Amino acid sequence: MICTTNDLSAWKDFPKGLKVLLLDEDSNSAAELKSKLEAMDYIVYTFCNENEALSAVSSRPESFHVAIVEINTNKKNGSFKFLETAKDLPTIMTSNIHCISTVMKCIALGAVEFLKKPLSEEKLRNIWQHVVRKAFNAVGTDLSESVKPVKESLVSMLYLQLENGEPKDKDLDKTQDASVIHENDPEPSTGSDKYPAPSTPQIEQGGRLSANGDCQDHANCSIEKESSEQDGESKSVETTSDNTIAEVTIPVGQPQGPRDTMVTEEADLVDGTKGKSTTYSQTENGVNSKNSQAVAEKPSTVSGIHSSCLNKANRKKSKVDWTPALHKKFVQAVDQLGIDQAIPSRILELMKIEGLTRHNVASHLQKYRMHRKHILPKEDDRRWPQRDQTQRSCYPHKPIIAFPPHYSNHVVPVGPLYPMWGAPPYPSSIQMWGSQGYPLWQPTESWHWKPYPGVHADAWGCPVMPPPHGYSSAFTQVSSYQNASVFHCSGTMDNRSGMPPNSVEHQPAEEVIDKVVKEAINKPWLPLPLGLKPPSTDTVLAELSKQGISTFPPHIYGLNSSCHGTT
DNA sequence: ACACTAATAT
DNA sequence: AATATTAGTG
Repeated sequence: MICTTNDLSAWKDFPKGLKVLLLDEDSNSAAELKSKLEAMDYIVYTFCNENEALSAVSSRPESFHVAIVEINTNKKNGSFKFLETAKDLPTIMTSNIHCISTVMKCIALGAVEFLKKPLSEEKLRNIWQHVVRKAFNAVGTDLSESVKPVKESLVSMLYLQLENGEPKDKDLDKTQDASVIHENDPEPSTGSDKYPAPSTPQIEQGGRLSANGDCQDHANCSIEKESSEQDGESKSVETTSDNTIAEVTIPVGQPQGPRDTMVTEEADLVDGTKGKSTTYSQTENGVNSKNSQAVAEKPSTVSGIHSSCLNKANRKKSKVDWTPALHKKFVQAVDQLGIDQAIPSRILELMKIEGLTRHNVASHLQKYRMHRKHILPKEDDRRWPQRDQTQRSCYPHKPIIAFPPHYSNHVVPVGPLYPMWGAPPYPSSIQMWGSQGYPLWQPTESWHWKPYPGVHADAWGCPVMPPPHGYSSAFTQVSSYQNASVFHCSGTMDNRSGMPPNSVEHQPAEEVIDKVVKEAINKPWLPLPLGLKPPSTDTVLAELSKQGISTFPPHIYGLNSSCHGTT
């Protein structure tokens, strides 16, 4: 039975009542399976040979939503026959045998999934998704536009009713739907029930994003390689921020993982207009990216459906989504290079994001600089010396106060910064600093670009002025230095900017700060320069940890009694 | 060829 | 609003 989205949206306790055709010639195994399925409130019709099953399907197709077919060495052909014949029915194969060629063949013949026995409840529980998928696919191809809202509402239902099916415009027409849905969908798609069976392994890969657990840190970003106007092939990549590249194509059937990927794509519509669809967005643990945040409180369970059902594949042009994680990478790259050397191409290299283009980076850099230029001087516009001329991009920025995106109270020593919070908003930043991830409490929408009201720092500028080697995160301590007479301490101070070396109340040149801070960080055993008070160890450790340094030389701990041993 | 900025387009 | 793109400049 071809389930339509209408059916689904009207389906009360979906997926309860899902009608499952079970074809298994081994009555024991069939019975066992049946009871498991029934435990989930599925309705099971058991058959022990394909002919019976097929005749049932043809005579009363409405009686089955999905089929589970056991395939074994003896009766492969029967199973294949079923597959070939019952193309309208999403069919899941299951078997003890697991040789790739058999799996392949099943998939090629239109099976929606191949599950290895034994079939756990977990494996069985979600078989309904194939029904849903099929319904969606059908929407794209052969249903009228009026279906759109239905689809929406269905989606919303699936999303844990978070989003109410406000009909999103009709301009997303079938063409788009269709194209969005197929492409590298491993499943046979196409509403009209013809399963264009994937015949090659390549085809089978790819639609699912996934992998999980591994990403302890950043989000990934799918990016498309820019290409000439409308056709150039584009490449979609998914990368982890740990400088590792994860392939986008992942074997079928894996569950979604806590990644964070987003791509915005545009699809050409029939009428020539363009429609935009935000592709997928997964969250990394707890860190919500826009979409997922909008989707549900429980992104972990829902986002998968969300993303994979709605839109995958079909890429054309895409925008880079500068997720916090990606941005962080960017910032770190800028850091590492030093502000002076931070030019698009180098940043690009450092970021190691496959598919990211220099243009992307340049664009982002432009924005980044603008941001700094505009935000920073605001609160502290004292004559910021144009730094040395070798570099034209000497945008005025306040080098020293660079806030990590967490607005840690540690970092903000100045003035009445939290008008709305009498006290620092967050108890201790250690925990979140400890993990590379972004804290849950972070207002994801805004952290990125906008500082909290009252906070005069630049959210953008996570670590901004890193020492060329060593860690980039001097900022934590720096802020406490900023009013101190730091500069004279650095023998190598850069005076080209015209900054009086001893000017106590003025900000030092960036290099100076760098040096001093680096010095302080790298040689904690040395006395701090005059006027410096030691940063709290907490801050230091937290920051180091944030930077991925989890082991510290013992002496660090001795530095400051306030160490809580957070590592 | 690249980087930068500003303006503009999507 | 965030990015991309483009144009002009160095």
